[in-house]
Amino acid sequence: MSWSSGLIKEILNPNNLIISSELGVVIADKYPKAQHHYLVLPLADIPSIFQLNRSHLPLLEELHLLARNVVEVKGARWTDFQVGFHAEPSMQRLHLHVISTDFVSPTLKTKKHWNSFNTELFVPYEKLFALLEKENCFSRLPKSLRDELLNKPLICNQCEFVGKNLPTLKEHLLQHLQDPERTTSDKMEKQEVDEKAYFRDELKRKLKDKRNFLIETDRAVVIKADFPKSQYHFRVVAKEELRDITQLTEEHLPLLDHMMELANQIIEQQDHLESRDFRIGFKVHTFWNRLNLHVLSDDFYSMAMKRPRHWNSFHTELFMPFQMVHMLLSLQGSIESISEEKYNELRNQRTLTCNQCEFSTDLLLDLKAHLYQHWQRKEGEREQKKKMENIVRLLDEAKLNDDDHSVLKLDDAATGTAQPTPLLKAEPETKGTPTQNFRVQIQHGSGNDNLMYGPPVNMMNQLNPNNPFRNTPPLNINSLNPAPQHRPNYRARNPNQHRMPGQHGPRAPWNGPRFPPNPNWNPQNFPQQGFNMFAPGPSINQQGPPQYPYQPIGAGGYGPTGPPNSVRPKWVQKTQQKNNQNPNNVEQKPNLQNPNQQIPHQQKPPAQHPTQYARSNQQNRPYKNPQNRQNSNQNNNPNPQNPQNPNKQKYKNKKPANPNQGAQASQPTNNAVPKT
DNA sequence: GTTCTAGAAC
DNA sequence: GTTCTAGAAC
Repeated sequence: MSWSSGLIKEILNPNNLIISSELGVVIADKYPKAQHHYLVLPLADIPSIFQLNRSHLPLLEELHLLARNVVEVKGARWTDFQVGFHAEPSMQRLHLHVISTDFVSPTLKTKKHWNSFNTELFVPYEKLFALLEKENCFSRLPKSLRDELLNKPLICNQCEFVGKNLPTLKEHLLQHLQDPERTTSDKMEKQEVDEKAYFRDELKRKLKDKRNFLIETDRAVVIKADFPKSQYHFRVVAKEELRDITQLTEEHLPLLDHMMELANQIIEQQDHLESRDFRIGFKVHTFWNRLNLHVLSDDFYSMAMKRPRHWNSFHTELFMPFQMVHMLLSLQGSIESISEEKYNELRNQRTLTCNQCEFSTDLLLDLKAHLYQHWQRKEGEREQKKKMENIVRLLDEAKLNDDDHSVLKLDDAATGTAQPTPLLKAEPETKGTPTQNFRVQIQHGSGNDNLMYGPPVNMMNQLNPNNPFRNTPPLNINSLNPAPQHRPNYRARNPNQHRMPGQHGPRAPWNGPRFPPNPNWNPQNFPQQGFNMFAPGPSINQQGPPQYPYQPIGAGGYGPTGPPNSVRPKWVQKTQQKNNQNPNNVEQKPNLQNPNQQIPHQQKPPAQHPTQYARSNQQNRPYKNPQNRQNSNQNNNPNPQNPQNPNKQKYKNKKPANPNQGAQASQPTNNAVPKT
């Protein structure tokens, strides 16, 4: 039967190999049954699954590693794949299927195709591994069972749906692929709800840790917003058990007054912006289970502004200014909640209008670039103003004290080297505070200096997670900066890593293998080194898409120098800063308080060519001993000895020109395998 | 493994 | 009439 040796012919052609190692190769399935479908084959001549025994376990690990690598090379998510063998293979040469679970493909044509992947006719890798370990062989299924499995109804692999025939099932599978959110299984939805419920109480938890407090009184505290939507973004959080403004009554008016007082306090504690530059108000429909008053600067220039709904939550009726809340409570004694329908309409509103001019757009990224220009202009104006004030002050001093030194100081003022004003002024005691327990936490030398001199919310530091543009390099902005298809810094996501529901895309582990560069990748698609995000962009009213600000990482390490003489928050890096402020710590473990934060990539030399993957070196071989393998099965981490380094690979420098040589290289393993 | 096609199912 | 499946041929 010549057709059944088709795979052996396939792997003899080096052009067919996606990746290879000394022991195995990966090719694409010629008739893929899903969007991704690859076959991992040993170079050793093992006809099928029925010839395997315990001695093959290391080989199987190698094949599994290749499976992981090919998923990574293809830029897909490991969790979207099923990996295993057919219990009833029809092609010669053992082959491990690596197939994405969408099963959307024109070459999926028969019931047999479906059931051979979605019944016990499919033997997952782990199952076979355990079986071989226990029984030292894998036996052919009885014909009756085989026929029964082949004739099973067409049950969807993602929900309860049963197709009346294959075309019906295929149509259904396509819907899953096109609209994964709508068809998310109940289980996933439930999980998501549960996780949200936990985060809803985050503000309550914050109230238990005084280190979070910028200001504390007996009735409320001021904290920084975890996901600041502006350069400065604080929350005044009530200590009382109140969920939101709909629970307020007239009796709470004194509390509101008090919260407003704290809002003013925190605004006064910075002298970068005027108090008129701040917005103070409540979210009408808030996520958090605790009444909190937003105090935020009106630039809305922030990395955390990631979704249109973030914008809309501050720029529609969903945001109620403090005065309005106060007035409604005074007049009618309560505030009605907003209907779910209205809430969804407002939060998903697509037209985003700038809060500072007439500009409007459907695209949040355009708005962000636009806001950046407002911010840049205002920063310039503030700087000019400060400089002028400085000059006037020095002139006054010069009049009083007519000596040469004053002239020198004048020069300093003009070049911006004069002493910077501390950002947050210490206010040891606030005059006339109504509440007895009121105290201001931020004091010189109180151990909170990092809060005082550190920028309150955002800083223009590429390494800082709060930098508005730090994790929005132009990779996703096709219209402005076409991205290379394969991102050279990409690393496969560790399936065990914590991931928020609904968060898309892979989250790379720190030092796993990267996939090698795409030969078609053109480095010119990336912004040039030295691109200055502070260079003056086109004017706001100018036609055409705005230039997206971008600062390459590594140029100077601490971000842009800013417009000449700008007075923006200077960040004094402290070793004791919290994780979400310390770039050296964030990469060690995911920051649960800020799960969306991205972590800077570390550069590592990539492999040279997709086909040049090699098996991992012995030190880092997964499942090196049975104990490790057992642990690893529990947490699905192939390298339990080194959890930071789950998939470390040694890339081969050159691959055999002829795969047969590779087969010979693997001879020892081959010899170790008694053929049956 | 796929392709082809007769005949069942609709 | 068309669509779909299952078995034979490769």
